[in-house]
Amino acid sequence: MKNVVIGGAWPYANSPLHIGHLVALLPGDFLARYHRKIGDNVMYVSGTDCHGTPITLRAKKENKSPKDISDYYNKEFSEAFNKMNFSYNLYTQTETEYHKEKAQQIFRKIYDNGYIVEKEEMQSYCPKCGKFLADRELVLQCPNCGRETKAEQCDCGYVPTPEDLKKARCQECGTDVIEKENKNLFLTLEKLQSKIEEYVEKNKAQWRKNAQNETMKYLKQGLIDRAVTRDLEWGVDIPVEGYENKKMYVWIEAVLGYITATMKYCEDNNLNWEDYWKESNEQLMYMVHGKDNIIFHSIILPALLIAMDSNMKLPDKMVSCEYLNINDEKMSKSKGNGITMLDLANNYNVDSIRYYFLSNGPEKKDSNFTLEDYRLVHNSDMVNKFGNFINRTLKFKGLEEIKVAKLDEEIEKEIKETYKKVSENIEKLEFRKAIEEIMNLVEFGNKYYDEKKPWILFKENIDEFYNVIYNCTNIIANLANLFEPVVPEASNKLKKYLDINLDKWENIIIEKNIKLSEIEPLFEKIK
RNA sequence: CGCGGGGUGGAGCAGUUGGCAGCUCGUUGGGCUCAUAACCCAAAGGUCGCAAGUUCGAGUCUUGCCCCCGCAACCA
Repeated sequence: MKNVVIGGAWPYANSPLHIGHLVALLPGDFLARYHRKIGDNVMYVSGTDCHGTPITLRAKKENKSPKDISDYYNKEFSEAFNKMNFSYNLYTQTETEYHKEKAQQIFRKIYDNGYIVEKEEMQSYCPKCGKFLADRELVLQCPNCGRETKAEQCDCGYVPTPEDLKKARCQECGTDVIEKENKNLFLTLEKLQSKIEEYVEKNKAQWRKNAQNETMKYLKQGLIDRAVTRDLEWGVDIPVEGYENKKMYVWIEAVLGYITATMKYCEDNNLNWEDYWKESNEQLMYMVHGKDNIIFHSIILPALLIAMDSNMKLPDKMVSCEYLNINDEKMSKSKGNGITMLDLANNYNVDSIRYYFLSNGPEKKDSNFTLEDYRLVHNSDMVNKFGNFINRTLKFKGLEEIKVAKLDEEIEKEIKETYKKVSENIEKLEFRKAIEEIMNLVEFGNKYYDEKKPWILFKENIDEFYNVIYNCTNIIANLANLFEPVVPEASNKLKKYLDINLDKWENIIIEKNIKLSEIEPLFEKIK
């Protein structure tokens, strides 16, 4: 039995959750359910990332408070995750007193340890607004295409240089910015580089390939100290004298959220958070996110944990996914082609959505989503194969009771093999293959059924008929168990129909007769 | 010469250490009638982006080229 931490990336409270978030985060729930089933103590945490520049800018624009905006999205995110059956131990947010206080304590500890230091730098300053500006608060004329552009990257693809930014204007008031000396606190990544390298070398073999590549790229270039304070009014206060009017860089407090959320959950449930976050033997830690989040989990978070100098546990596995396109296009707000998680959950079958994204997720390269593709997978895999195997067994015309008979050795072997193969693939973070193995058992069941021809046995050899139905029912019971991390609602229905427990990762054998009544189809076909 | 990922039958993808090119969907033909016309069997369909090289043998290794897509640190 291990203590397993699963950190789902914290979605940013600036726009609704869409299928890109879903496909990146779903593996976390899959892992959480799997690890609970094999008997581990799971700490699956996440929350809404509430702070940062985009939210303040937006609040100003809409004449609301930043808190109004983050509250709105936090509520929506919670609802979306609930509907998709995410089984977080705790889904919280960064805008809580608890998180802010704990994050400050950790920040202060790192400061006291000498890994957060003060530096002065020239930075863009708006004389009219009287404040320092982040790059995304600047506008300028693109030297490449001549159009007005944001300072981060122009629509033409050009990335403005620091030189270009000297000619920028304040986005808010249009005043030309000036360069002014600014004091900030920096995380000393340069000083931490060798320890981070050591950590990465030790663990990267169990990371997704993209996480390895992305991380090695930064390490090879050499890490650069990163500013961890921002000139903002919205965020977590800096617990250092002289920084009263600055806030914490969001990425710092957001990744610390994994720890603060664990602390909170443990405090409320009489557990000890240190069992999960202090280095000891029987532990495992996953970080689950999209590829744009990689370095924050593979470099920044480990850097903070190392800098705490308190024997902190570092993440073992990086489950970083590639991107999901929609109809062969990149998801983008301007194209308006995004599909939100809530839309999907409200209009389609949540189980088959989960199945679709887990079995077709962009694990190794970008993949494409179309509703038509989803429809085909739903109808073929969930309705025709899985659902139909259940119906043709449990809703056999004239069948009223499943009678305990003898389990074929061949069947038992196939079931046990499936458990083993699924586990092996999950360990390798090959979720698509793991699910394919379960689907193979469904196909095995359908073939067995066809070979045995119970519809003939029903008329000619009733004992053998009951035997075949019993064997098929055992396959179904185990499919319910194997599939629970993927399609929890369908599994729960089967659990009730067959009166079985699904709390262990092992071959379930039906040991008592089952009276059948009111068996409903698990999935409806999508026209 | 910034860094990285990818280009495999109509579609979506697998192909680990080089050894007869696989899977699902779709298509075509057959079987079955328990089941939501679902299920089972069989067949057709690919010069593995292009070109050259290494090798007895290359989807897999090397080189060059052509396309698509990410990243480029203070955007979360």
